[in-house]
Amino acid sequence: MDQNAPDPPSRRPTLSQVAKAAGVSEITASRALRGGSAVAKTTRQKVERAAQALNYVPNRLAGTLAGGASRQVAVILPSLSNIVFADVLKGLETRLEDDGYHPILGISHYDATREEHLLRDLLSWRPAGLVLAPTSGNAATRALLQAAELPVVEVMDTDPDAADMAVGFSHRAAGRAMAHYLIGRGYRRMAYIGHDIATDFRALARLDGFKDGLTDAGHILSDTLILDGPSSVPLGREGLARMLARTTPRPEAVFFSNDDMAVGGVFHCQTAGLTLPHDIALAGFNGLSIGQALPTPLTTIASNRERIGFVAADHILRRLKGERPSRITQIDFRLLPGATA
Amino acid sequence: MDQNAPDPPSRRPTLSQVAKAAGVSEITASRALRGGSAVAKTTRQKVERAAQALNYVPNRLAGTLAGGASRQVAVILPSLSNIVFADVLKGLETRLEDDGYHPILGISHYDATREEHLLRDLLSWRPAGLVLAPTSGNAATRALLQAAELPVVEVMDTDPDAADMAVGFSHRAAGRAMAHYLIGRGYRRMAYIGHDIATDFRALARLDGFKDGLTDAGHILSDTLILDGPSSVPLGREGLARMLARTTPRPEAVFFSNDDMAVGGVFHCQTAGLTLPHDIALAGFNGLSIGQALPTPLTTIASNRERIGFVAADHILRRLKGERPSRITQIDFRLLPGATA
DNA sequence: GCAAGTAATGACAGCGCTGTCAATAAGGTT
DNA sequence: AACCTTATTGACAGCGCTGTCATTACTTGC
Repeated sequence: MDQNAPDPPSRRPTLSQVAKAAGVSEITASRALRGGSAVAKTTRQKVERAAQALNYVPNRLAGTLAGGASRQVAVILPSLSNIVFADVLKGLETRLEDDGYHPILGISHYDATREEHLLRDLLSWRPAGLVLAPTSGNAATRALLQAAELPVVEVMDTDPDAADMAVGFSHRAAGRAMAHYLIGRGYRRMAYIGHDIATDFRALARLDGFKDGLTDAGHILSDTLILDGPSSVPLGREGLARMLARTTPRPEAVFFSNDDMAVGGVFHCQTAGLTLPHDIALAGFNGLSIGQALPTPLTTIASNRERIGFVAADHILRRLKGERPSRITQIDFRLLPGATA
Repeated sequence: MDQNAPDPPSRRPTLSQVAKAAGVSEITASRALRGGSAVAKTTRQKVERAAQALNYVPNRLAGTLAGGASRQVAVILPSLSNIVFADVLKGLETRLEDDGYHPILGISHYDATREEHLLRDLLSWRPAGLVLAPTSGNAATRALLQAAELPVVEVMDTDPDAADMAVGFSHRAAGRAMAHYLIGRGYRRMAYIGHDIATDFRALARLDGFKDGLTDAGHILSDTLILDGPSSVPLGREGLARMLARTTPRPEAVFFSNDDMAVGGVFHCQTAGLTLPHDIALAGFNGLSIGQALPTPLTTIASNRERIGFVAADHILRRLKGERPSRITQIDFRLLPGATA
């Protein structure tokens, strides 16, 4: 260590320095800068001026440790490659920011082990709440959540076994709704094309619901193709190409695991000279703007991701104010009849 | 529990409790659980068992306050509606997580005031570093950055005036590259269609570069249409429709502010029966997979967003280890000649 | 003028953890 | 046996802030 370093390398000004500069005690400075409680107007101004002059930035680590509430909310999402979770995050951030809260982010990559690790890690920051789109029914994660003693919202689904609160919709019901719609349109020989389903259990729930819906009407899924890797437009395009190449007669309608995949399917049809929905009908899931801007707007189900995030954040915040928002909150999906099915 | 115990309602176990349970001092427990320094193997195991039994979760607020480094990195992005920034965030998170760091997120919505406010707010958490995609040359923000005394990376651009480090590419050069490419392909009467440019100054820089490129070759931009609101596929579609409706003869080539907008343009052409690139040529920016999966792959410029985020995080981390990564880091863009121009 | 009440301010302790330095135990050397 | 290392552990202080309760200043009523 350098002996004669007189200047502690310009540490950040502390509240105590602000107080000294303003000629008041530390605690008075604290009250002047924070809460509205019992500080004379002139005192407050003195303190504020001092803080400004020193370019004081409060240290919330200390503040939170000393007793305040954290104002950080842990957020764990499975992915950011898909705009879907970015939308959720956007909704979350928007609501949190209103109240001066911030998300601390973790991405689980659809991996339960990673999710659990993230959870521990994020919890160590003592966040005021936790929002997560669970990756699976991981028991260890569940236990941690139960023990965590903080408001928790599980988003994107409405699992009745949610540890605390849930905001989303039933993917099973969504899949079923699409089946009913397509049946109502007269399609019979129906197929499904999906992405790596082992990890995305919500997509799997939609598939199950879709099958249920077909079964309700006495039909069955004529073909299923699951491709490796995360969903994407190219993957959907490849999927439809492969399915049509291997199966005769071709299915009358294809339900894709989501809009990205379905748009890929539409592109394949454009390339292959297939007319939608005459030659083949396609449907997606999510209601992304890209699908709606197609020359033939995509038949799909609109999920209100941003709202899910917003409401989830709102639930956390309300819980922190002592209110008791409902345990399970449905954010309705809506079938968008397009021109592709 | 004992009746008149001072036991507060099940507080989280602290290190001190773990230490007591393990029969060692607090500091020894700390060392056993954290760093590798000088703890006997048996002691470590005792402590680990005690921690496990109590379900101990460390409190990093206390740890950081007491002297550790924060392991949180503040991240400020202008938007999450566009996949572009979600990609950057993904790259950031991926690299940070490797070292046990987490992003605290703020979204500026392209608003300089909000950006400054966020900056103060996030700084109050005493993050170990800061990554931001600046919204403008806000002076107050700049001053805060200069004074912040922590590693700062400005991403998405290579501003030579960056407060500390910058990781990205020159949007001006990208725009110019596209101009040169289109000129080389023989197009002369060229137009530009963009989204709300007042806020997105990087898109503006691309436009400027595009103009420069035209000027280099003795040409000028024949038409410019700027639409209100954030970029999107529908907006691009609307933009091209409006431009073609109002201008005769139609431009030979149109450069869009980004791929979302350009894909909208492609969709308009499909609807209007215009053949690409024979009737009109279109080009975008970003190299999104959606554009590449089109029946006519979009001519565009690939920007490596995820890598930008990754490298930015890496720079922060390396700085924290005492290394000195280069001030300005170019992440090359690459022109993707598609079938639309 | 004095008791009683309210407003404003401060002293003190402590949140949970880690850095520093000292103390002790264990092992090796001559 | 006296001395020196090295390995392991602990005591203490304090990071920057806020909750609690005590103190002081200032009004007001009679």
